[in-house]
Amino acid sequence: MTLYSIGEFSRMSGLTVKTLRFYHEKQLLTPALVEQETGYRNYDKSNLERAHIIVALRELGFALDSILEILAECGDDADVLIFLEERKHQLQDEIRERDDIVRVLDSIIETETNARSEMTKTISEIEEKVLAPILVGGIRMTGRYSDCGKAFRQLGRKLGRHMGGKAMMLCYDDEYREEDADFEPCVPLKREVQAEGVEVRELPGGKCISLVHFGPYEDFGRSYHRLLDYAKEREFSLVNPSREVFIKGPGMIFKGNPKKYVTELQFLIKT
Amino acid sequence: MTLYSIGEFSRMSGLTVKTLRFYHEKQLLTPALVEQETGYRNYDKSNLERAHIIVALRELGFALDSILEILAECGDDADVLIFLEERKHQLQDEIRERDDIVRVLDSIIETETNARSEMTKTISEIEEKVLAPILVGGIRMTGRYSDCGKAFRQLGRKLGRHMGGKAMMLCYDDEYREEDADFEPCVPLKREVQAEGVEVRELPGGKCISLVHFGPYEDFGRSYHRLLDYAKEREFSLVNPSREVFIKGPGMIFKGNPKKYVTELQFLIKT
DNA sequence: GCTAAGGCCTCCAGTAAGGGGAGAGTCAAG
DNA sequence: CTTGACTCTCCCCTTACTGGAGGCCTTAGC
Repeated sequence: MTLYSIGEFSRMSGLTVKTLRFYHEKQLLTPALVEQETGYRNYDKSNLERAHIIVALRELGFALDSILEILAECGDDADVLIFLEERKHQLQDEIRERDDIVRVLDSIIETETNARSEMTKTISEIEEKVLAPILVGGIRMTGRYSDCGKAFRQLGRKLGRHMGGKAMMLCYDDEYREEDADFEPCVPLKREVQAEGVEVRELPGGKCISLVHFGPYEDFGRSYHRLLDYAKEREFSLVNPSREVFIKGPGMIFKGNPKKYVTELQFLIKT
Repeated sequence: MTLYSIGEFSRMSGLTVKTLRFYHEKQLLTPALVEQETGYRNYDKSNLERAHIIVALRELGFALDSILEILAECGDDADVLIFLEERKHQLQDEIRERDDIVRVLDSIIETETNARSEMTKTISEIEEKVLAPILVGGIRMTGRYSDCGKAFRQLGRKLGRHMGGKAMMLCYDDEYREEDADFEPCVPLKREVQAEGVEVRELPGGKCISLVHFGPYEDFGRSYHRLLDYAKEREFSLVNPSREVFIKGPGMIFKGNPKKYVTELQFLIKT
């Protein structure tokens, strides 16, 4: 039987010399002959066959340990079936994981891209427009506005992949309240879902007045004032709750700079 | 400003103590205060904020190096956009890779599962049946039958994901030839594809006689003999080339045991 | 006979993101 | 003063190798 030096065998098998030495150490591929004196490794045809199997399994992404196990237990593709099924499930899990991340990335990217285009309108004018009805899931609560973070996180966890669109807050108070405000963080949904502790329903559409507010939430007062004045002038009767749509707020990752926040304030008009 | 011990901060941030120490070393998250004497780490609110960002980025699968870079360059989700896009492409590549492997796994699994059910029929009887036309890609060659391996590997590389069904060989010789046999390894295709060096065409369907052969290829002689006798008895006129469908041959991974090979020999009948 | 070039060997260090544990110092309560 | 909880540093382990240093052996060229 012809023998090949490690260099020759490397070229034949497509494995590097380093890798071959490593596989020898791991008992994954033991050379047919190791010269006593020099320690030189010599490989033969059967080594090559085994090397091909190893390469094939490696390309399927098996760990070396698994390959070792497979080589020990299997002599035929049929015997590998169980391992293949297992590996397939592993891969499908990995794909699912990555798919989920991509979805999250997409939603962040979309939000930021929208916000960017919104930012170009620097002057904020009051607009009259018509809102479409919208399906949302919300958590109504009493307390400080700044406590809404928890609610949004909870919405994120419970509704996850069903969310679609910008988060918003419904404000039920007629006057400004610091400590015991009555409000409802909510997110638009792509489809009807049930989730514990979350009220899912359709918000009515209709004619509304809207104002885009640039800057921190503490400054909402002035923008609300402008909206109310505008409504009074035209004798519009406004419908509770008002809506605050977070075009750009604290990001999913960074808190960002409140001066750069963009929020659209909306009031439906009673007709 | 309140300070927290590493244990408290660990509970607050959801990062293990080990991880916090590691991030300190990597300068990813430097405690607000390190006591000179004891070396105790003390964290503050701003550390917590940074920790939240790190966790968020880590959940998106960013490497710590990238996180470090992002933290250095970005102060806002908008700044991260480029990184997010990049990460998304990475993920999509990873998904594609895994999808490809899953497809390969599926084809191996399918082949072996089919072979297994075929194996249960132990007696091989000559059958008359009707073949549907089938789209194939093939590489016609002259030489030894045993040289077909290269051709199949080439078909695998060039047609990859378009293949669907069991590989087969078309034999154009009227008599047995050792050295200069004329044959064509080919694979069924799901759709019309073009590939250099590969002839893609539809094999005609029609009535045929078929015999399932169990065992090594060297024993084909007897099975062919049985088919030819059967045809002569019934005065069937057979059409060249004959087809050898590899129900179970050398696996994609293991060469397997030739005694377990299963091949279906088919001859179309001239009508 | 000497040197240079390959080819081969072993051993060590490093990768990413920490986990596990040893041995020693620190802190607060009983 | 002791005990138990907490913290520190340092080292080794993981995967599947890669890179490099230093050394042995053979052959070709001068």
